[in-house]
Amino acid sequence: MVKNGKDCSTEEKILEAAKKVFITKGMAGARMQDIADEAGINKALLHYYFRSKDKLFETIFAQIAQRFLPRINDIFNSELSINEKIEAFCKEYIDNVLKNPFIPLFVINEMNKQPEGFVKKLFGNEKPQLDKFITQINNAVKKQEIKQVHPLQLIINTMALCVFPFLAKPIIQWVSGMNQTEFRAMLEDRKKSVPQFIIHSIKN
Amino acid sequence: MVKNGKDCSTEEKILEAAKKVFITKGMAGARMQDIADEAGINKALLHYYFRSKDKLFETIFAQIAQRFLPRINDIFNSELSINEKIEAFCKEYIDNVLKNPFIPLFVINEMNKQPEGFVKKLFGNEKPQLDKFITQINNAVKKQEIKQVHPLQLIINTMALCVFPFLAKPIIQWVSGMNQTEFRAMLEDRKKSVPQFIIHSIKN
DNA sequence: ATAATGTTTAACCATTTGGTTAACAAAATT
DNA sequence: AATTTTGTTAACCAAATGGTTAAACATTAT
Repeated sequence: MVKNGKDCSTEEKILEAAKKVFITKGMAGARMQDIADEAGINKALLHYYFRSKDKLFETIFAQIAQRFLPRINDIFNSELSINEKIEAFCKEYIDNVLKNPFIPLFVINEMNKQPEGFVKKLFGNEKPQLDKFITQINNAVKKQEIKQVHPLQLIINTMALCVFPFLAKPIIQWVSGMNQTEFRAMLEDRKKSVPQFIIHSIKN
Repeated sequence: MVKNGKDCSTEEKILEAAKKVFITKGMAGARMQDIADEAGINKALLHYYFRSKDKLFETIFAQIAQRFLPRINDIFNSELSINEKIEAFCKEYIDNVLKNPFIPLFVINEMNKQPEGFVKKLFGNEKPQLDKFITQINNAVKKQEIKQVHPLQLIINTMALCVFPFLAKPIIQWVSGMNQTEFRAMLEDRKKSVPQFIIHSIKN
């Protein structure tokens, strides 16, 4: 069968549709029929390409995990300075999530529903390598280059500041009255303002 | 009927059970049977006390909203200084959520599923009153008491730092290897460390 | 005692939902 | 051109699920 150019293969259409529906309604709330409709195909085709709802879900999830995590790991393992790492992380993270804004909610959700299974699936049984970054921070603290700060707390804070706007988008938009474009602009801005915020708070 | 002391009325048992199940499985994933089992009663009793799944959900949600929001509003409308407000907010917020750790996920979730309806239900059609706090910040910026900072961004950052650990608990625990007690201690600590973090980052 | 009211249960029902089947269409292979 | 393989669909099925009903049980009022 000749693939029709761009949004070609049924498989891709399904994956795109499934992503959309899964994030909108959650894994449990998503209906195979919804996904089929969204993809503009018959429901049985879903089962032809991906045997079950769970398989479909897993496929999408695997894609996400493999796309996101290595680049983050690379940054923390690089030879950059603390400040540079924070800047690189925020840029990389926000950039990536801007392309797939549904991921944070998706991950947080499944994470909380299947704590053991999902976390292991996400990280493939080996934890993210933060050792280098952690010792880097501890050293900087000793040398009094930065304030006394627990490395893990710094990492949590950095993550928090990057992810939260994506999770809380509806509230933020409603409270602030931002439209889509303005909201996106704000996120763009945060690629720079968040690292600044963090760096200010730890610098001596 | 004489209520049997503490975990008495069936109604309360249902509400407790429903909270637990709703947060664990999400609104869509929660099964009435699960809730009934968790409460140790018959499924039909759920419908006797709360007519439908939606009603039950709404009841729980209303409880939460009414308990949380006013106190936050009070803080931002008070005569405290910026730093004091940030400190008060973080303490109040983390304290409250420590009592009901499931709320953030719950809110974020429903928020994203029913953007219009839920946000309005949560805030009862009137946005939180941030005006006073915002002008307070703008004034401080003018007087160069604090760094140039967009008030909304500051609020978002504060929220982010308070909520995120609750949302990401499973990952954090897994990555850091903290047990329940240690995790709770960390949250206790953040009641003080988060305000410090924020205040450091904005002070001139 | 008994009626009336409130609480709880088992059995049941209609609908929804993930998944299957068999038939049909379109490519690819021979 | 014939046939095998791949892609697609409509109709169907069994299980799960939210919700109902009628009857049993308990509690209080008469």
